[in-house]
Amino acid sequence: MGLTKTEKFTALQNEIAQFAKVFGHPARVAILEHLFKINSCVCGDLVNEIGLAQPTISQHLKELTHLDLIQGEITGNSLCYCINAQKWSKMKTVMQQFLNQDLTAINCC
Amino acid sequence: MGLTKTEKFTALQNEIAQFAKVFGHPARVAILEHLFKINSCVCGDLVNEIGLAQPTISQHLKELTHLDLIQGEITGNSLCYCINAQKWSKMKTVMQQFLNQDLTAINCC
DNA sequence: TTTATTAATCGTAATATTGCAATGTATAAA
DNA sequence: TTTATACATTGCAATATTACGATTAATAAA
Repeated sequence: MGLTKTEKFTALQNEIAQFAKVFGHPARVAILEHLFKINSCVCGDLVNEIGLAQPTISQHLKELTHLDLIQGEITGNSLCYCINAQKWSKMKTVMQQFLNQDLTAINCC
Repeated sequence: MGLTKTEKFTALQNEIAQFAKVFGHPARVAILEHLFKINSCVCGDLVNEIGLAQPTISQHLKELTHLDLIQGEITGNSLCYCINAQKWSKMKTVMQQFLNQDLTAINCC
C-alpha cells in the first residue's frame, strides 16, 4: 500500500511523525544546520554547501517550507531562506515532550 | 534514484536523520508512547492497541529494534518489548542538540 | 502427541521518496 | 532589448516504505 494510515493515530502522534519525517533526511538536517550557522539568512549557496543538484536542494527546501520551519524571501534575483524561529520553537516543544518521556519507570523484562 | 547520498553528509547528520526517520511514522510514535505508558514492558497487545495488522506492527518493531531503541525478550510463547533506556538517553542527547540550536541569532530577511 | 497461540518472515501490491536532466520563469546586468 | 543568473517546476528512473495475506517457527496447553 505504501500509504500511512494516519486515521489510526492521534493528531499529536501524526504531528510528531510529520516533524520527525522532515528531519529524516541528512540533506534537510544539513540545510537547517547551515541556516543556523549563517545566523543571518542565506540563500542558494546551499547547493554548493551541500553538494546535491539544484533541483534536489530546491525540493528539500520546499518540504521544509511546507512545514513552515523555514521561509524564503526574494531579494534581487536570488532567494533568501531562513529559519522561522517561532515555528521552530513550537516544533521543539512538541518534539521535546516526546523525547522527554519518563524513563525512570522503565523496568525492562 | 530513491537512494539517499549519505556520503555527502557528516556522521552526525546521518545519525540525526536516522533517528528522526524512525520517528517519522505515527505507528512507531504510538508504539513508543505505549511502551512508555505501560511502564513495565509489554508485548503483542500492541497490535490491538494500534490497530494495524500483526505483520505491520512486527515490521515497525523491527525498525525500532534495529536502532536499539527497544529490545524484545521471549517470555513463554509471547515476546516482551520495552524501551532501551540507555539508548533512548543517548538518542535524546543527539536530537536535543539538534533541536536546541541557537535561535537568538536568527535575523530573518 | 495434537492443537492453539504468538509473533517473525516472505512475497507482493500500492505508494512515497530521492535525485537529476531538462525546462520554465523572473530578475539583474550588459 | 539581449544575455546571464538564480531558482522553481516538470518528468522520469531507481529505490524505499507501508501494509497485509499467507506461511513458518516455536512454545503452551490440551
